[in-house]
Amino acid sequence: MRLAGLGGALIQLGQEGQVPDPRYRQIADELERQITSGALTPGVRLLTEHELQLRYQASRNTVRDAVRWLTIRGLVETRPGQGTFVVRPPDPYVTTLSADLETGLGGGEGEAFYREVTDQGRHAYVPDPQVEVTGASGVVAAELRIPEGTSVVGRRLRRFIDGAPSSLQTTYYPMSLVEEGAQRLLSAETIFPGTVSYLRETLGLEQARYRDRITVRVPDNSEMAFFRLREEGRVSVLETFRTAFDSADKPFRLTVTIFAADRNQFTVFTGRVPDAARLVTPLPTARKASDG
Amino acid sequence: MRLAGLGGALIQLGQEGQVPDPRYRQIADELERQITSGALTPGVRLLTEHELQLRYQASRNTVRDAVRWLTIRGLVETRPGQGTFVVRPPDPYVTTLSADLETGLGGGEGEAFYREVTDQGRHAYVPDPQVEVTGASGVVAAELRIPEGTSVVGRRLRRFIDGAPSSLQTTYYPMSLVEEGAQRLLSAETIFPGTVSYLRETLGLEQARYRDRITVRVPDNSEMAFFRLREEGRVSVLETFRTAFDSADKPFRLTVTIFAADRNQFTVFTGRVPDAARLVTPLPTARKASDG
DNA sequence: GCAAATTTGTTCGTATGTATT
DNA sequence: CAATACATACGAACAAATTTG
Repeated sequence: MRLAGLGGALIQLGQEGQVPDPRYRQIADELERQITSGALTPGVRLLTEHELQLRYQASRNTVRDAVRWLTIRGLVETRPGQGTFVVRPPDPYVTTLSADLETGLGGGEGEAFYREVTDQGRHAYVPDPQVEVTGASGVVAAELRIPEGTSVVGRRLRRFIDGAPSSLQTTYYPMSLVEEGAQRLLSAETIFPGTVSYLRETLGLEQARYRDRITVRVPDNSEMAFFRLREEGRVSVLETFRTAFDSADKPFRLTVTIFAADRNQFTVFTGRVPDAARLVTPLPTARKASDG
Repeated sequence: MRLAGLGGALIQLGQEGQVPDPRYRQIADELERQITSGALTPGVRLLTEHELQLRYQASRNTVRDAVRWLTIRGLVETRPGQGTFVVRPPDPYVTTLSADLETGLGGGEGEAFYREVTDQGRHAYVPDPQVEVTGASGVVAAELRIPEGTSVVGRRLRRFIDGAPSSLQTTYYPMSLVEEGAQRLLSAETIFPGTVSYLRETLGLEQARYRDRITVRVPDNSEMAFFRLREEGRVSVLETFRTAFDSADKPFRLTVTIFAADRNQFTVFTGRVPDAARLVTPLPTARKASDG
């Protein structure tokens, strides 16, 4: 059995041979209580490691283990030279995945993106895309139903909301669309009002339907850098793969969007949805209290 | 630039005042290369901490920091007394969020759930629900548009696929539905073929539309226990809030489903979708190679 | 602008506990 | 029961980032 020392420290008596939680967890739990109870509010600095050491009569490494536990769970973040701070959850932005009634476009598509951001009273910034021609790789080839290595145009967008990096979007089109006349797909400039309209006007290509696939995963290094995520790995990314089909049910584009999971939420409408019901406010980001 | 040193140790020369990566990161990167390159395949055991210590001429703590880095990123997992193993990603199960053509029901709803699981060649197990009557709390009250504290029935399901815990689902109904005649909502047994049909037959309640809201967050303790997640915090949960409305556009239920993000994917269909296009195979779970 | 103080980050060494083989 | 392997905990020293004087 483990006993904490005297002097305001935590004591946990093991009952009946029960193994008590390790010391760093006791400290972490105590700090978590202070955060969830509101005694420590977002943005405030915690005690320094040295102060926590004295407070809990533990070694610095044990205190650091406790802080790491909280960091991984997204409750606090450490800043070298400054201290440890209670995380201030970002204001979530809500993307609608189902189609817009008027345009038939999904949220996140160029035109719809600006309007949806503005409707939520926020500011969108999307620099001109990076355009690249490559050979289709695994998922791209499979979704577009073209042989591996077939040339595709990739248009990559970095999207910011209220100045914060929000999502990364790359759309792949078969090069055949360019050859059939849609040369502007190769231009490294934003296509107004959007590529869907452009393809309809240029090639008569109708977007009859699309299918989204959604996964959640750990960000890679480039994504951690773009989203400015701390290196302790608390935030995941949500990735959507949108394959759009024409009226002949042939896929003509694949849009891959990567969202930082701490600042994005999503909505899907199904069935007869009145217009008035479409504006959605974010869910509260309060931590779950249930912990049994 | 990185140079392999003598005796297999890693050495990194800082160029022009560049700060080299810390030692534990160098070791982690080296191990990650071995994993992503396929030299270490899922399920195999890594060298023990002691062996890594000798291999990289680093202290045990430094080696453990490297392993922790990989653990947080979901590449490896440690098992006390056994060793450190390359993670074997679970076979993802795909849930369709948009409505089923025939039933008008969304994936994850009782009836649709079994069929969708079977269609993917897998086995579903859902024990009888736990039923509870409580006062409506924040989100529940808001979504059902009832005052806080109004009585609601909560029906909680634990769902397993191929024996592995897959998702936790709780559906909240206003008690007024029970008072109007839907007494079986209080029964702690599965309602066949499903509560949506039951409410239609009993009360004439039509599910005209629904709205899903999706967020990603860190699992709480009870979720970590149910999904059997390791305590190092790599896996997030994806949470959906489905509010269903009747033909008068009044919300009559809220279904909250929590999915372990490492074993679940999602699909949304939009537009005129042929039946044949509805069966979706999971996306590959290969790690992203791009790391710039 | 610079030096000192403060705070977190990295690395080492060591000892002991717990889980599994 | 013994051996092996990871988990927890302590102490110490120096490095890097930031703030303060």
